[in-house]
Amino acid sequence: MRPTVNDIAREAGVSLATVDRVLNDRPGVRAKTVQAVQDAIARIGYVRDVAAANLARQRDYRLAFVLPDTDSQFNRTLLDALAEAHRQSAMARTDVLLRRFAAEDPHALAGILAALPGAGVVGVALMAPETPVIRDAIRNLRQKGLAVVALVSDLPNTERDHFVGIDNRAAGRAAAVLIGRFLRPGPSRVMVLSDSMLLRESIERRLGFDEVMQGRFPQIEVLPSLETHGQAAVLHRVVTDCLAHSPDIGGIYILGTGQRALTTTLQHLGLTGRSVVLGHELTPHARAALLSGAMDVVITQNVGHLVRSALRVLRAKIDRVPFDLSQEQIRIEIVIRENLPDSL
Amino acid sequence: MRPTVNDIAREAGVSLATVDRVLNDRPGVRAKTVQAVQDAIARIGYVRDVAAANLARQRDYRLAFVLPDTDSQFNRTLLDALAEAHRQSAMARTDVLLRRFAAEDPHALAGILAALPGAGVVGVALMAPETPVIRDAIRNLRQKGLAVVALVSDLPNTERDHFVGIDNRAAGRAAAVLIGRFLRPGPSRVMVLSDSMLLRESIERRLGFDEVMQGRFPQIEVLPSLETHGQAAVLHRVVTDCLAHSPDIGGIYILGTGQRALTTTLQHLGLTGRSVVLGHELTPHARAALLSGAMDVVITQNVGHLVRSALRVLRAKIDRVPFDLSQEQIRIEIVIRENLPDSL
DNA sequence: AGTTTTTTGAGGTGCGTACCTCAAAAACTT
DNA sequence: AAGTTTTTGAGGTACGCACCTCAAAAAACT
Repeated sequence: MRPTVNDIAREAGVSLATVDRVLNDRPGVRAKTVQAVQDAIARIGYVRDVAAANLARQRDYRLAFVLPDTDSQFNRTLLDALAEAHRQSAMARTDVLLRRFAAEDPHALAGILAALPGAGVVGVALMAPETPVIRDAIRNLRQKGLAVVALVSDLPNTERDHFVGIDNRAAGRAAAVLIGRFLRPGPSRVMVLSDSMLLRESIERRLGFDEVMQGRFPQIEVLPSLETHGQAAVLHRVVTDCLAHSPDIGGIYILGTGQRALTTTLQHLGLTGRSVVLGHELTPHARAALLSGAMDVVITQNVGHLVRSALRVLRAKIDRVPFDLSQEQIRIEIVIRENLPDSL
Repeated sequence: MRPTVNDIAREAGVSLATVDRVLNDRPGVRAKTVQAVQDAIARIGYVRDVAAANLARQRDYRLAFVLPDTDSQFNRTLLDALAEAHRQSAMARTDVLLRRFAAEDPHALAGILAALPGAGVVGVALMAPETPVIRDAIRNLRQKGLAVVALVSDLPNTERDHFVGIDNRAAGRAAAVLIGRFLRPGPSRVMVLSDSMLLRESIERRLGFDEVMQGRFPQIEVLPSLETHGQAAVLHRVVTDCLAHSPDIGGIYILGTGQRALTTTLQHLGLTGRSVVLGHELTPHARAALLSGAMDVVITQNVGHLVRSALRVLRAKIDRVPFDLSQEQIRIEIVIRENLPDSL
């Protein structure tokens, strides 16, 4: 039988009320008594029944996901996963709010964040670039007792509780190894496409990529990143240009969005399947591209895990319960046609 | 506010007792009344609060993991993951029993399974080869109302509720693509090592492997499987032999256990790093081998996910609650040095 | 010593559900 | 219509915990 609060009281020789005061940090207990209760807890191995506690507390975890309003495929799958998690969590007294902000407006974002405590939100998962304004906003949230996790894109210099996402530098290294080994031996060139080299993820992926390419595949020449600014037309132009000047491109590494634009451009040029193509994030289009052979490898993070991990971590932080770090580590998944999962 | 049982009663115009009878499949309710209650439930969108239900039920999910007593690394990490899940689930009123059976004795296994209902077990995760005796044992468990999931190794012709594990044929295909593309172009030969070609997993992996090798890499010759029977000495001998006869082995695919024996054998022969080496299951030794370059790729399933998925599915089956199939799909993970996770 | 302040105890209620009992009502029998 | 069976209702207790009140005890002050 699991020990209960009553067992603590008996073991510590105090009343239930005192145990309750200690357990819930209520004032009016002498330090000595607190210690006695905590000793008793340790002795009998009491673990709070979180389910019962939340039931009694009438607690509905009010959590918020704050995401940019970009209309990328990745964002869409993220929203899908969130909706799914939301449906599932109808059973777990969790209420998930979604807040979207204009991607280029850090002040609007700060406003949204500032409004969360007033809305009764006790935990926030945030996907946003790090700016001074955001740093302050996060500090404020933490001071008001909210749990804050960074999602997908880390906010390392803020007071966020946790980061839910992958090590993008390692992802870039993995990309380099795969392209390097898939290319036939001998000199060749690799094209790198990115939305903008200002984004933290792009920079980190590129760093990891170059690291391995220089160290392990010196015969491969990596061209400077071509920036697409998320626009299909720009991508089409720069890729066409680049291939015109250097037709011997053996590999294409697409750091960010634009997979669809890339594969259609290659198809236009009749070059599908000619180079090793590696991209990030397993979107529906990436799935199709893997199946058709238009792409060779996708490096991805499981969006469902991402969302569920964020939810678990937030709940754990709010309950002040430790969590299993190794379970919350998001894997860098390598996906080829052969290990493509059935869904998502 | 979430609707409760009381809301159902009001909405359906019946008493709480009747609602309770319907919700918990208790007898003594007219079909018409059952329908009225279910309509009310649908109308107000009631979802049972599983936490409160379990609290009231005083239910401790008594689950059993039934595993072979083999002392392989995979088994050991599985046990570790189980222990970890067990510690975590101290909070979730779940009691996990572990039963191990002599790997070669299906009757002992049947005995263990038969004893579970008497021990109050309501759910079983089973990792065992499929035999007629086991099929019967599983049918009996199901008839007694236990939930049964197959773990790692499927039992497709039994009445198990669910299979928690990967598609090994797809894993074999992925192995073939990786070895095929990592090898330099042109003819070469691949050695395949397996414990015994009688195990379902080995057969399926080999099937998938051959499928891709024949179709996509016809210039690569795949040698017949060398059986090691899980013994390091045997492996050492057959590998040494094989390499003596065909020194031009470009790739080695190790279907089952024996990674350590293989890498030490290769080291002995001074051939470390000469061929592309791919194995299954990310054991501590496989980690080390990836880091040192003694192995190139590992195809694995996340053992932590495996265990947690089995637990979630069992709980869902017992609660008669639907579960998110896509969440419970175990991924075929491709691991190279660069995306090696920090832990496990 | 008496007085004030702090600490503790005893007891209660409610969260949403399960499960029980007993009597009343309704639906079938013959 | 009277009896029998089935169905329903009203009410209670319990689960483990949070949170509340009020009085009693203990400790800290004059």
